[in-house]
Amino acid sequence: MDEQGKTSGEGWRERLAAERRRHILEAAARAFARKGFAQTTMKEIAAEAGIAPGTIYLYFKNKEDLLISLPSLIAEETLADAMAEVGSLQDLMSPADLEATLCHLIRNGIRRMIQHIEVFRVLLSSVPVMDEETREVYLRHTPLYFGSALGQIFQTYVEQGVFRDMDLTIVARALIGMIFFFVLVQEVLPGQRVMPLDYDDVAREITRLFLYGALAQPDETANTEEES
Amino acid sequence: MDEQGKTSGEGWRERLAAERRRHILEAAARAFARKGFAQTTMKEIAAEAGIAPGTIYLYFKNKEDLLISLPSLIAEETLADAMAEVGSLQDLMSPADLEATLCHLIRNGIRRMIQHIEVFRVLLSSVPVMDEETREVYLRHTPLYFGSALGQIFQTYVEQGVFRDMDLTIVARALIGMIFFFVLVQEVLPGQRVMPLDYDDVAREITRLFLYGALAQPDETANTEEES
Amino acid sequence: MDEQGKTSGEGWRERLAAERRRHILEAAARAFARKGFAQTTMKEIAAEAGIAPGTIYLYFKNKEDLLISLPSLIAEETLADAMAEVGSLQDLMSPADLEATLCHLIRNGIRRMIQHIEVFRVLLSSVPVMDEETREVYLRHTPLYFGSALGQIFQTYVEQGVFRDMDLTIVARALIGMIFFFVLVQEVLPGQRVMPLDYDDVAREITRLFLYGALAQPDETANTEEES
Amino acid sequence: MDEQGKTSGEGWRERLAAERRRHILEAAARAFARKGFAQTTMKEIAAEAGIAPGTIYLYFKNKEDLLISLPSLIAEETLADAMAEVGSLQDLMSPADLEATLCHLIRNGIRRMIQHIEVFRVLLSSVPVMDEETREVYLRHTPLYFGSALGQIFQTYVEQGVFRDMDLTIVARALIGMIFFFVLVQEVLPGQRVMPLDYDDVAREITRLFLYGALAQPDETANTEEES
DNA sequence: AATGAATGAGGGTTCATTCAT
DNA sequence: GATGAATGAACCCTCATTCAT
Repeated sequence: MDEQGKTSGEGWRERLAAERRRHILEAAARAFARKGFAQTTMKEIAAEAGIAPGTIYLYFKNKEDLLISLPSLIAEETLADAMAEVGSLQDLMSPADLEATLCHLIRNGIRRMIQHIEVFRVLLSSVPVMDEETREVYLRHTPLYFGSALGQIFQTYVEQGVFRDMDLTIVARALIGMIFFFVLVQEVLPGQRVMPLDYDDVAREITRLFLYGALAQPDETANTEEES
Repeated sequence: MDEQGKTSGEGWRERLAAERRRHILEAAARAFARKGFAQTTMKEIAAEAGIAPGTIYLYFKNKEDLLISLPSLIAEETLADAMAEVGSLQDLMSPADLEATLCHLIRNGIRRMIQHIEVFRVLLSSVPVMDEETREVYLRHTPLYFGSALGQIFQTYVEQGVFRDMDLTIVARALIGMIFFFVLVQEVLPGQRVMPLDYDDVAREITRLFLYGALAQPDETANTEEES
Repeated sequence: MDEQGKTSGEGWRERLAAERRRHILEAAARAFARKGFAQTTMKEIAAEAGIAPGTIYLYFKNKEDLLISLPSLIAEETLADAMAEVGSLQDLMSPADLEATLCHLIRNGIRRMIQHIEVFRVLLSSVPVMDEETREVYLRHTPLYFGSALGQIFQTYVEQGVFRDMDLTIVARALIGMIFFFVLVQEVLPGQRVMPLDYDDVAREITRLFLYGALAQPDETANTEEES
Repeated sequence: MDEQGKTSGEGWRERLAAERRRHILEAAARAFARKGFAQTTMKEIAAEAGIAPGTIYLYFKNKEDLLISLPSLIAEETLADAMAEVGSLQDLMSPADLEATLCHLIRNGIRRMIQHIEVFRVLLSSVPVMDEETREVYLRHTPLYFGSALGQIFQTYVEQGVFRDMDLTIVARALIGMIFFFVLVQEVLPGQRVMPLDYDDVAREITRLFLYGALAQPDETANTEEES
């Protein structure tokens, strides 16, 4: 019992420390997102977290460690969810199902990026400057990361004749690029005069563009007009 | 003659100063692209330019002025060329011509971005941190800027029945996003294990994806297979 | 009790900070007095105070803040004392008392200036360069400041017939000028070959020169009034 | 003739150079007076003189040389005139003559100081910071310098019984101090709310204050001698 | 564990001085 | 002689990091 008590006590300790760590990291994410990594001082982060500057160093080695640790804010769970959703594309051979599922996937992807928009922002301005190793860690938490998984699934579509024959590496990355760019323009470059678009519309249009392309199909024209 | 001599002498002075300025700015672009704006010291820029630190201040007010002036490295001419190319899409109603022209446009767009990849990099990591005004200047030198022009041209396509009915703002931006993302992944996040792709392939695939979409068309399947 | 403890603890903190601040300010005064404001580096001040350069900025906004804060080294108390002494001149109608009191006043004035000679030196070399606002603060801690008070007291002397009729603004300032100049010559322009004079002698001679010059002469009163 | 021509040609050269030098020095004096020595840049001085910064170094060794050379702006003639005027006090035994001459002397002294107020200003803020040698040069061009001459003349007055017995070093310096202080307050500490006084009034009052304080009183002579 | 005062290395910037033209 | 672009040493100041409390 004594030992249990200790253990549970220490578990409590650890949990508290983990919470504290996360609390600081979230404060840092907000601060970095606001002014950029280099422009943010440890004092500001401390103030944002409501603690003393020195305390940060009890949980993080140094300022860069905060940056490196940021991706951990995006729970593994989130990444797993996203990957699972990508997996749900498997075995959908009917275009109608495909469109619905893909649209849903894109919508959720956008939602997740916006949910972690602060990390995303910091990522964007920091990644070009990072060393190889850190960058790798960062990119694992990025939509970019899902490219190969998407490509593999599309491969089955091609094999089944649902998709035409094409370079799937390129096509998968193109799809991600579209999604990425919308979030980039609207959420990361804020306050500009670009008219903000509704993400449901965006998801729907991207889905169609990807699936059907832009050209009018002689036999589809009627349908398209009926739909809209 | 005396006056002419004087004038040409002063013109020579001015031209020299402009060259010097450009020389320093290019050095700054390289340095910023390497380590990021905040991480680059004036000393480093001076060394890169082969001059003394103090000399920079004869041509630029301060470090930030270097950043703000970077877009001027991309000559107005370049932007005009790009816009002219976009204009060349006008009145191309045959899908075949459209495909060729669009592919060419995309290839040239990518080439231009890579040509100014250093500015592009700095842009990406600095824009989120910039104040409103500077950001606006920066974005004018960005592919993003061509979105509305593209959209307007696509509008005529829709009206002519070449394109199906769709939200052209979204679609135009999606196209740019695809292009943007490829350059981002391959040129701005350097040294990663993502397999580099040939930009001619990329341009071709993007063009097709955009024009035809991903789904196999019953009547096109044969053609597609013949082509590849 | 807990709260009391806290309060006294914080009071201790504050007192320590105030002491630190004063310590730095005194070091700055010595350094400035030695080499002048512009010629003194923050490093030198830090060395004089026995701290690191950065520490100064915990207590003062910048170098100029040190200069502006210098007058606070002369305690309000000192100024109040001086003013009180000036007040003690009131209601002394007998020339003998007047001489004794004035001499005492002058001696104390000189003593006070010498006591704060470093501030005085910095003042002299910095005031001509200061902006309006700062200069005003500085001059309030200056003998110049007592001119009007002296003038008012002398006014009563004139009214009582102790002093002859004269321009009291001028006369009061003249008295202060004499005192000021002695300190200037001997303490602010140091190391010159001007023979240093004993300040007791100086005070006595100034007192006499002023009094015999200011006192109404029984047989001259009429003439003076006729003249004016 | 050839040699003469050369000589006169060189003399012309020299005179031109001397004029140029004086021109620069006057520009420096204005600039220093405006912002203080340390706050003034060589570029500003050059602009004030209407020449290029490098040109200054053809006439002066460095910035400090400008400061050291400033007193030469006050022509020896001026100093000689002032000294001659002091000499005119000699042998004036009648109080009435004395008053008129002294008042005239004081008025001229004030006028001369104001005439060279820029040098005077620079002097005041620079002298405390100067090295021994330079300071000596500066002080030679200062009212302070006339103290001993005044003292010697007053000595004859005492011997003749015109002045009472007193410490003439102190008294002479006191007189100079009064004059100095008025100019200091009104001309060197500009823009303050001290009411500006008319210098004729000032000269008159100072003269009277000094004379009535210094003159021997028939009935007091004995007492004075007893005291000393 | 938490604090926050102290540190001091390093950055951006200025400006007296030089020297090729 | 005159110029003014170039220099680079030196300054003020910031801020990541430490450590005594």
